[in-house]
Amino acid sequence: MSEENSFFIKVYNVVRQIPEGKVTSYGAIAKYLGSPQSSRMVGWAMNASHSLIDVPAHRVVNRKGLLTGKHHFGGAKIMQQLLENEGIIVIENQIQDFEKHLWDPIHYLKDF
DNA sequence: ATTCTGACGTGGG
DNA sequence: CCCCACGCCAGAA
Repeated sequence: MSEENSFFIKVYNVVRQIPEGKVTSYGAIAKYLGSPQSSRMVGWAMNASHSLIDVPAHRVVNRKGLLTGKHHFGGAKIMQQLLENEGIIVIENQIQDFEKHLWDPIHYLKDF
């Protein structure tokens, strides 16, 4: 299995499509990739995406809109700052109007 | 080889 | 709405 076809690479390619000011969830990505029960693997993939500067990992949160991965950004406030830079309001790790900012790949990337 | 641990999600109570 | 138990599966110890 080549690197290009690995699950991790597929995750990165989806994350790269998330527009500025939008967010999605680990589960939504897993479901879109055909493995609805592998949401934890999406989180694992993001953990390994640290060196990939073109993968906006801060736009991926859990299903409630909580910034569960903020501790992996070097600083506890980095993830929130990146999101607020894009116009997203975060209070106590919770994205406000989460559904309004939600970008579900299964809906926007049908042919991807 | 075996066990444990998650940047998760779902279902039941 | 909250809390808990379980399924998931790649890596690390």
